[in-house]
Amino acid sequence: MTSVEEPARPGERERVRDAVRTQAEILDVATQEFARAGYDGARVDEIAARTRTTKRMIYYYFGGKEQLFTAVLERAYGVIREAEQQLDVEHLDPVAAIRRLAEVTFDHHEQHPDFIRLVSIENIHEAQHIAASEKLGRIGSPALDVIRRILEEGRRSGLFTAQVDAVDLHAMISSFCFFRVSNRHTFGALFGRDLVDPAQRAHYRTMLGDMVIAYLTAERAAD
Amino acid sequence: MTSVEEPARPGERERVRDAVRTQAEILDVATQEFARAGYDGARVDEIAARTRTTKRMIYYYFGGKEQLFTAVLERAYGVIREAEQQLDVEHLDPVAAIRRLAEVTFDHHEQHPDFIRLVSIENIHEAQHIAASEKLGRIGSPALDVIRRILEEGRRSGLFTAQVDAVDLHAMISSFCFFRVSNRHTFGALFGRDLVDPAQRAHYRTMLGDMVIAYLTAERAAD
DNA sequence: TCACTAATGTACGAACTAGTACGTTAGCTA
DNA sequence: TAGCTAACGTACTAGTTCGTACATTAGTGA
Repeated sequence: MTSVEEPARPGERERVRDAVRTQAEILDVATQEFARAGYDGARVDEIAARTRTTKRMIYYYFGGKEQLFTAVLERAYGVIREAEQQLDVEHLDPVAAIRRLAEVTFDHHEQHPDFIRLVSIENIHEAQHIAASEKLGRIGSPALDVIRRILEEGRRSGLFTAQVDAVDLHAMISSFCFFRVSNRHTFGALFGRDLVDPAQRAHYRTMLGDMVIAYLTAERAAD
Repeated sequence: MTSVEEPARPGERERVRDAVRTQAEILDVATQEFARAGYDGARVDEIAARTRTTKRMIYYYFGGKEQLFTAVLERAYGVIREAEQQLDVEHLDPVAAIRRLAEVTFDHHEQHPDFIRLVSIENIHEAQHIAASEKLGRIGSPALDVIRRILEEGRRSGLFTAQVDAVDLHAMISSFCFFRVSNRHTFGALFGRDLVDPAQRAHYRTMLGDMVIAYLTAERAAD
């Protein structure tokens, strides 16, 4: 997550009052605290205490706990969007492109466990904050357009047999990546296997790619 | 979830004091309340109010909010275990057996959204209640043994090419089933597609089966 | 039927928690 | 440099929430 450390914006000398920096600092700490404890478990006082400013400022800039959480989600999804816009796989052949896309998705989930937790938390609250956000409604995903084009190309060249839709394929890839991180604690406790064990990382990454490619290229019975 | 209605245990006339019934009623309501609001969002007073008994009894029988949540998880996992023990797929050929197992898993997730929510919530708390439970540590899953035997048979008969482990295959199947339910709200809000739309149920159920079978039967490059 | 205890209800308290009223000041601009 | 306002801090409150002290009774076994 983009964090605001001491030398906020180089060139400008550190001012005592800096609206942009204060807001960013609040968002940083709030992201951690909400991800750690959930919406109801998070404490506004605790967020304020871990900031260089006070609780007063949270209400001044964000209005309240609910809106703060919404702002946290907006920024978190913004980071994902940016990463997905860097996606550069369309110079590859369809099979390699999809595998690469799956791997990038896999890596991204692994690198952002806080984001995964925020999304889990938001689902417990039935996405009410996303619904309340102007920025996030039907935001979609840049990755989706990429998938759409690769699927198109793969079907035209006869490599892909499956009649999948881009959104469904995205769901399939995401579900594995997301579950591996989001459910690692219960899964580990019940089955004694750590899905995020670094030693198993390559194994699961390959497994995901194999699964998706096998699905897309399998000869299917007439349906 | 097993709910305790008026004619608790037939044959016995309804007593005013009934320890078994009171505890079961508390667990029923607590399951709903924790699943609805999360651990920190749930209110002990609210649980008590929706019961025929009082808050005093929750502390009398369970000790506290934490232990109540643990008891809720224990019972919820118990229900899953029972269902999995009914699993009867080993008379089928390996391909049909795995597909059937995937379908049963799919159906079970769909039918128990509260359980999915409880598991999501427990993951936010890093499975600390499962860790604290004597009943739940390394409980495993009856389905796992079934998967193990089917995989064995499938490999021996040459139908399955993939070198998967039963636990990993279980993770693969669960991830799709779980994500579809757990993340339906954010996914729906962002992509405008309801993963739990009844009209799409058969579609996703087939998709899961196709995916798993394609993975298990794909001709793999030497690895 | 009597006494004993598991089961239960009432009322309360201490600590917490989101949110705010009120006052102050840094830094920019005219 | 004077004045204005966005940015900020302190101290407080009203309402909530987990947990418990204390009193009571239904049902059971001797």
